[in-house]
Amino acid sequence: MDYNFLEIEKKWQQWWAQNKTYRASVDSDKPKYYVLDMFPYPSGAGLHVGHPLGYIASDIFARYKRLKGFNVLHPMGYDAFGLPAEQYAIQTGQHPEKTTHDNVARYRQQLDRIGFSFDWDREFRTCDPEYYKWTQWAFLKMFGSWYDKDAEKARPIEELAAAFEQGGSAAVNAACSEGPAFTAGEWKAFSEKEKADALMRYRLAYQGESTVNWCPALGTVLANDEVKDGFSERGGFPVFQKKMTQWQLRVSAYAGRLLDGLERLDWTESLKEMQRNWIGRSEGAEMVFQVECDGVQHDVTIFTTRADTVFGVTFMVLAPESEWVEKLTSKAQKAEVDAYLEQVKKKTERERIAGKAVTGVFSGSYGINPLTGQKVPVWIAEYVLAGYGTGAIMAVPAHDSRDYAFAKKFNLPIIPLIEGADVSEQSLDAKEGIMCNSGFLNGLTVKQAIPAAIDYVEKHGIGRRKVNYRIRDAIFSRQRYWGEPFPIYYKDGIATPVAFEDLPLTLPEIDQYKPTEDGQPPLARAKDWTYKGYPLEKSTMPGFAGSSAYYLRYMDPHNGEALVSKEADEYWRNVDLYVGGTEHATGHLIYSRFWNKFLFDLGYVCEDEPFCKLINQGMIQGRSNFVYLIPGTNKFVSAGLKDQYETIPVHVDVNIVYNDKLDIEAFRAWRPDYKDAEFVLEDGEYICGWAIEKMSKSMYNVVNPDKICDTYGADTLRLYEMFLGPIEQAKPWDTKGIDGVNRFLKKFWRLFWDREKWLVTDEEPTKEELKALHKLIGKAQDDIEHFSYNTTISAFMIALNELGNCSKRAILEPLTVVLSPFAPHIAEELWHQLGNEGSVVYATFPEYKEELAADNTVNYPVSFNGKTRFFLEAPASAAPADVEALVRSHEKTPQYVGDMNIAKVIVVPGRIVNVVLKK
RNA sequence: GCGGGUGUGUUGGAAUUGGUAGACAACCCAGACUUAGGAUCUGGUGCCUUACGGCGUAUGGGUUCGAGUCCCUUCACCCGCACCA
Repeated sequence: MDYNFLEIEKKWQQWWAQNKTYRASVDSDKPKYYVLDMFPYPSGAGLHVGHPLGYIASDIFARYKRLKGFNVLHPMGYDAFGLPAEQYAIQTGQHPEKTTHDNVARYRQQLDRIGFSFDWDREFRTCDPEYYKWTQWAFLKMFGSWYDKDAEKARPIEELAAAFEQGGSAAVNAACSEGPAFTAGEWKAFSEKEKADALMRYRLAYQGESTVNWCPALGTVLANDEVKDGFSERGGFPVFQKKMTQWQLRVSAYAGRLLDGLERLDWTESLKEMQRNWIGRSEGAEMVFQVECDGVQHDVTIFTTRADTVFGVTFMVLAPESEWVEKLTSKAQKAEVDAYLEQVKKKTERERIAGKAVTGVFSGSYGINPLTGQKVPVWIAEYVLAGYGTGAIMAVPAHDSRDYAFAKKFNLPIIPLIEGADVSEQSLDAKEGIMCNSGFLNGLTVKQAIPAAIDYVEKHGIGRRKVNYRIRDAIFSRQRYWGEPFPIYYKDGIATPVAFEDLPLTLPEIDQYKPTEDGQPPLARAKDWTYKGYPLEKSTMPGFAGSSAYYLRYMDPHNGEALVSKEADEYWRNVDLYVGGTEHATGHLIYSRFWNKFLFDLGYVCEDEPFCKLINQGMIQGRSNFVYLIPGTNKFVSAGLKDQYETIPVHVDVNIVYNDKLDIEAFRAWRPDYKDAEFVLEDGEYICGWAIEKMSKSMYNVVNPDKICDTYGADTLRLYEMFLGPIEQAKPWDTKGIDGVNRFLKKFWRLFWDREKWLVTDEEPTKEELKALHKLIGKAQDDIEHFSYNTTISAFMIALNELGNCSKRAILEPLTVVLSPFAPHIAEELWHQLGNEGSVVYATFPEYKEELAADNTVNYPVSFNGKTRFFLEAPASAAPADVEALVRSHEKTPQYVGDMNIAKVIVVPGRIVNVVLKK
């Protein structure tokens, strides 16, 4: 019987499904291990070979952990709400649910062919009402909570209302939006609406006005991580800054904890660094500048990390979107300022970033430097951001390059504050040097001056120490149809939660999926989008809502009473190994951590961090092939000869190219206009050119895993994807080389079968055979723990070479078990052929015996002053002194060297001998 | 500009963490078996040299008995962030 992978793979996939081989249950006898993949968004294009890379890696680990005696949770599902299905729906009128359903079916079919050990009983989609009920529930919990900065945790909003009753807004130290302070008396006198408005500023899920990314082409707002270089990540449409009232999540309240939590996580340094940058902690000070505008005094607070440079302030700058702009624009300047604001408003985010042009306008008002009493002009300029700090800065052109550029452009004075600083050409931004022109700070180094200045400012009541974070609250509403509806209705204008018993609040049917003519979200088209007679919220939640707590739901996916039961949560706790791409570094991975920490604060989950270890699989790029067309003809030149002709490269489908050789017949059949193509061949063959590009349809370089499964089998695909190189590295897909791993499987098969004959014997293995086996077990165990699967596979090939055609059960049985995580189908077949009843999944990983793997002799390279002269065979057990004696007496140790000329002999046991000669 | 990373044969990549560089594969070459081969098996394959031998891990230097690995210089490429005050 030959290795018939098609038959074997089909057979065992069915068997696994029928027997529910991979079902996980709460089983407290065994230690748990939770392996999770970032679940896919099922796009219409289906899977290409790049997608399963991470799934294969995690599947190998899950299978390995099972063999090691762990109770493994390894689920899969779909992130099913999202823009592409909605865009498709707008174009075709097809319900996104239908598209999603079809795409999921296709994905499932493709995934099933690869032989993953997912527990499919736990599958769900984020668009299932039974699932999004818990997304809505979590939102309501956030709506009903505030963040206590003293206790550093979220608490129920009722406690806050009680505190206001007692002592007004001063009674708590809470994370909140800007707004007026109030006393207990004022609170009590508030109307219902005023109370609601006040509380809204404290809620963790709140409605508030802020500058948002508005994407007119998509008709929706976007979160910061959904905008790349001023364009929407999905679709690539321009994005504008706009002030709007939106639902938001107070992620910023958790900034400190999100940052500190990183220390305890086993993630790559680069990913942690990305999150650190995104959270963007900076220590500095807030300072109050008095500003006079048309005779009226205002206190304007600014944030700075360079309190030491306050003596060099020569002007102040407001962000165009800052609330101060209106109050600080003088009557005389109003026309000019308005013109400027209008001009800024028209620019896209992209233009603001790209256009490095220095722009600004004088507001007409003047501020007073609180330390020097000097009067400085207040400007408005787009280089200051409304969303960071206070939206107002003190400008120190001598020591900040942006302020410097601005001062140069508008002819503002520049005062150097550091001894010897030459600021005639550029500013000196570095935090080093000795202070001058700075009153009481003179003579201090910059590093001393910063705290000294802050101390001074605090003592004189001009300002205070302040830690600022760059991370903003997440904009949580989207003006779209295909997302979770907000369980919020408006009772007399007050946002009120839908009762828990009425969740899930399901999406209404509508006839068209685009926004209404007057710019309302699609849900405005629903016939009766009300609750208890009051209007419901019309926007829906963003994509990340559904993916923020899905890993918790897998622990207990069918629970109708809770997101996850206490029992399941306390058993599975959190994800031990999470595998996915880096593209989620500042999106999903931040939101999930935030969401989890929030649920942790409220006592719904027992771990404060969701993902212990995280591996980022590298992207698989495409390897495109080209043919070279002579323009104006139908003649193609082989790559080696193309320089002799005028040619243009044309992408050719990689599926009709083998090892860069074009299948000419297939090419002629590929497209009608190539039917009569002619070729200039080299050595009778047409050789294609190639390039590494993104894997995409338009480049004809998409390799479908189904095709690989058809021609080589799923086991070969799995093995090959892992053999390609380290998991975390980006690498091009190149089918060349897949024969190597395929040959390996065939060879492995032939150890058991010779055409019709079963070869396995019960003979005792020899020492050499045991050595080869145990070397492999040791190496495999080590490498798998470190996710170095490519070297594990190499070790397998070596073992096979060393074993020759050994067909002894005592060797083949453990070998099969070790292979099973990588190539589960062939392993399962052979495991049963060896006479085992249950699945190989329930086998135990063979015990590594070092003594069996060890060599009993060692071949020492002997070097003289670092140059290897000969090899010395010595017993492995020999002490360094014995080895040294052997070297000194060895016939190949040159006569002239002798004992007199040897300075010392260095013996590294089992490694090397170096004889150091006297100079 | 700031931060992180990488540089090894024709190619993908190994190297027990400072100890025989190029494992294991792909490609290519030769041979065997074959009607045939995108099947199987055997051998060869870093570079220079007929050989002896020499040279080789982006570059130049350093530490060491010994460096792909550690330190410094330069160069190249990749990724992330970027008016964050």
